[in-house]
Amino acid sequence: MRHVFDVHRLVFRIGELASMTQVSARQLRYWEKKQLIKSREREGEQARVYTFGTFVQVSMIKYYLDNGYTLTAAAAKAQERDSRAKLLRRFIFKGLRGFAEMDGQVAINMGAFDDQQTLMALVPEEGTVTYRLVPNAEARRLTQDLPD
DNA sequence: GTTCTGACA
DNA sequence: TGTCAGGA
Repeated sequence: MRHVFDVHRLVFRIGELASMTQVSARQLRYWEKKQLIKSREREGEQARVYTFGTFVQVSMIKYYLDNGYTLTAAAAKAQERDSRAKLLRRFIFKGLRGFAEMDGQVAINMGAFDDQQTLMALVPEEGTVTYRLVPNAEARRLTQDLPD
């Protein structure tokens, strides 16, 4: 059933994307010419192919457009939001992968604090979460990656 | 049937 | 941005 959740398999043609997002095919082509979005060409085809990521991007631009932003501003807003989402995703991903045990408690490796130290979050079964800075080498030693 | 580029009564 | 032409 994993294949059902593989977003890489979710690709669309311009007509599909247009009806999904309420953005006209004319607009999609125009936005692409203005470098606001991208489409990848299908081998041997001349028809555009859009990824799921582009669907999300177009949806965000459409949203800001409907809320009064100009096309350029809407695209900038969407890009900004996408950047923050990627940061958050990276943070969560690293957090989920970096479990460790410290003082008998579960700790989450929250990534490098600076050049030498790593921020660890100690999460007790109950009560307040506390934080501790440990040398990078120790953090690496304590942290065990979870299987994919 | 769908998509593509270019053009504008 | 819509829409139509003329091809693919």
